[in-house]
Amino acid sequence: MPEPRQPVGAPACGSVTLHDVARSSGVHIATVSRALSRPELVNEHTLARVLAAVEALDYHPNLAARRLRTGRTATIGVVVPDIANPFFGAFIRELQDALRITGQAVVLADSRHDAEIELDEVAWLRGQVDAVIVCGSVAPAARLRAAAGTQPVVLLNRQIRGTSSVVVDQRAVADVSIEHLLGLGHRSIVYVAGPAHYWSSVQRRSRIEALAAQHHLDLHLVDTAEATFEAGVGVVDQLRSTPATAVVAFNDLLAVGLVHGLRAAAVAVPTHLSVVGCDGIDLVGMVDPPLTTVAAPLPALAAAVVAAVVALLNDGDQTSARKVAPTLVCGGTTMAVRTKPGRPSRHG
Amino acid sequence: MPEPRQPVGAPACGSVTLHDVARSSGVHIATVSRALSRPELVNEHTLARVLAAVEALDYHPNLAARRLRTGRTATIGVVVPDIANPFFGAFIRELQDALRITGQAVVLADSRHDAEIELDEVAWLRGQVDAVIVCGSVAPAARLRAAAGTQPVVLLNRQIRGTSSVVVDQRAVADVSIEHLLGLGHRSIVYVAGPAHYWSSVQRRSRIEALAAQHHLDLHLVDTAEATFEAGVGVVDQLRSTPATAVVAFNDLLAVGLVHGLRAAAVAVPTHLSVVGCDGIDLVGMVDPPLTTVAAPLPALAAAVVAAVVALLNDGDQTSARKVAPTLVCGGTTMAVRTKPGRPSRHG
DNA sequence: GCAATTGCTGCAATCGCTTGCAGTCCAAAT
DNA sequence: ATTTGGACTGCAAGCGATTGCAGCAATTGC
Repeated sequence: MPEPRQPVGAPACGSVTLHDVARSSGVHIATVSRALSRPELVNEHTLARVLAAVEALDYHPNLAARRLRTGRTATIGVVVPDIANPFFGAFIRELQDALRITGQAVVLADSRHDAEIELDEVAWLRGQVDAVIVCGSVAPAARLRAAAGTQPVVLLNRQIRGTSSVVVDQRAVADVSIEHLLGLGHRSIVYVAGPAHYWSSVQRRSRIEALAAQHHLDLHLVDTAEATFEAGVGVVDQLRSTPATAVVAFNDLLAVGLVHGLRAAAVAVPTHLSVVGCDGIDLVGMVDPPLTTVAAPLPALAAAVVAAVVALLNDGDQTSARKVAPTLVCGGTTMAVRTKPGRPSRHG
Repeated sequence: MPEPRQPVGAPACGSVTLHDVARSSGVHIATVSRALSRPELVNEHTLARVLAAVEALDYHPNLAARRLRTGRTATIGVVVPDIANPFFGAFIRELQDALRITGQAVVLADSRHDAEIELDEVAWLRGQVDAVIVCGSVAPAARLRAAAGTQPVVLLNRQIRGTSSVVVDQRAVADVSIEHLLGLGHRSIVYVAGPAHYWSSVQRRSRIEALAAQHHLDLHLVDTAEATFEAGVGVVDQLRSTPATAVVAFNDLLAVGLVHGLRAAAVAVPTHLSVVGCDGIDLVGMVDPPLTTVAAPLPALAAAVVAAVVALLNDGDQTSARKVAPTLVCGGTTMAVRTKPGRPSRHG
């Protein structure tokens, strides 16, 4: 029989373990474990003693050990395309609040809008977290579906058949923004799209096209390579080459960039051109005039994501596709069309 | 001798383990382990076989097991006061890049500017991460020091004796902003401070006071309860009750709020009042006029934080206090004083 | 030719926790 | 009085990886 050697490679961590609590309260470690996880199984008196010892020793369970034993990690991974975009910051804050009830921590990864990095991050997170939430995914559907096949994945603002997802209803976003502009008399409209691989931009665009056809609008499309302020500034010239009296931008960052660029080009907003953004980030209230936007209800979004994660983990529900409805936030960048449609002031 | 029972409570995870790789490549698991962590210890030929098997089986080590055995977690915790503040978003992005070389993941916690939550998060992170980075801490120094005594902690933008920290040099921030304004002829200045428990605000304030004394400036102080856009809007009236021709705000969010509120009050910026912010968030370029600000060099900040973490973990260096120098970013919210000092236009 | 060294690999003991099973003890049922 | 059952508690087998030590060749030194 091999005799016990001195402990090898023991971690320096001098933390208190179940053994310490057990010794201190005179019971077996199994009892301590049960006292903490399923108190109804242990005698009231024992329970009290154990809890007292836990308190006295300031015991905190070693999550790594628990994780190894149970396979549950009590953390979820969040992959965002750009954590510097305030939309995702605000979302993550909301998400953490919503996650507080499930007691899960968040590990964060930033894909920088890159499909490869995104997939790498997702793969890396595999086994490290109970589930991963992929926000604004830009990866190919097939590969994403494959990833979702080997680990729990919830998509935010992207839908793929057979994969759990939560989206802001893009059809509603289109409806709300276009109806708002129609109500103001606009008949010639530009949609400044986000990058072509953004699901939400594509969805919105097709709905806007349908609405344009239905209402016989004069619709123009402008593409951008990135949904950023700079990109917004950059497409102002293209915008001015159209006769449109109103613009719907893919997101607020783009919209604010547009307004900025238009001002530089001496095009008055909203007098000569109305602008509608999307997302509802704090920024919309900080610019002048405040941006009219179609806001995503962050708390509802976060709650839906948590619900999707719970459904996925408990019921294995891989196919839930939740939608949340957006709201119009009227700022100061839209107004009733002034000149007759199609002839906005256009001199620099 | 107890006979083996069927595995109990085995996690559903059907992932491939060292055993699988070992079996597949005909060596002992210890050899596989070494092949992956210290390849120089295993025979070249064996190594190749093992690596091939790793590749073929798509083996990924179970981090929880490694963590349990070694005590190292390969993750660091980051506690921020508000992830929705774009400064922290941008910082975290930079930090993750800098952390890529050390291969550490980030778990994120948001304290919502609350000292108790902050300390809770730090305590919770204890043992879960190799180190925790506490950004813009608002907790009492004593309790923070106590926390840093039982786990590796690096402070960002807060200094406490005997605790590792990285700060934007607040003395330099004060110098840069005041010198800029002095150069423009301003002699009557307001400092719109952040909350009184913000280390950086207090530091900056005392340096500004010193400079004011030295240059015989007319210095006014305005306090805020939160360093937000709304708070900035809220103190506009106090600001207007001073004869100042320039304002230094604790951060960009406040500054942008000020500019916004001033516009509403028909005070022209910078014509009647110059405004300087601090942080250098993207927002400064999105407002009109772009905000003049003292920017923190994010990459340098992140690099310094990583260096501090490495020093802390490797050398146990608890006392490093790193400073990074800020830079002035000239926007359009400052200009040479127009009227004689002390008499800005003040009618609403 | 034999001992010492070197180079690899295998053995087995942990890390701290969960949990199925088996025992123990006492009250209630037959 | 014996059985049955219920309420607790203890036992011990792992979860998957790391690593000090030992074993075993092959090589080197004398």
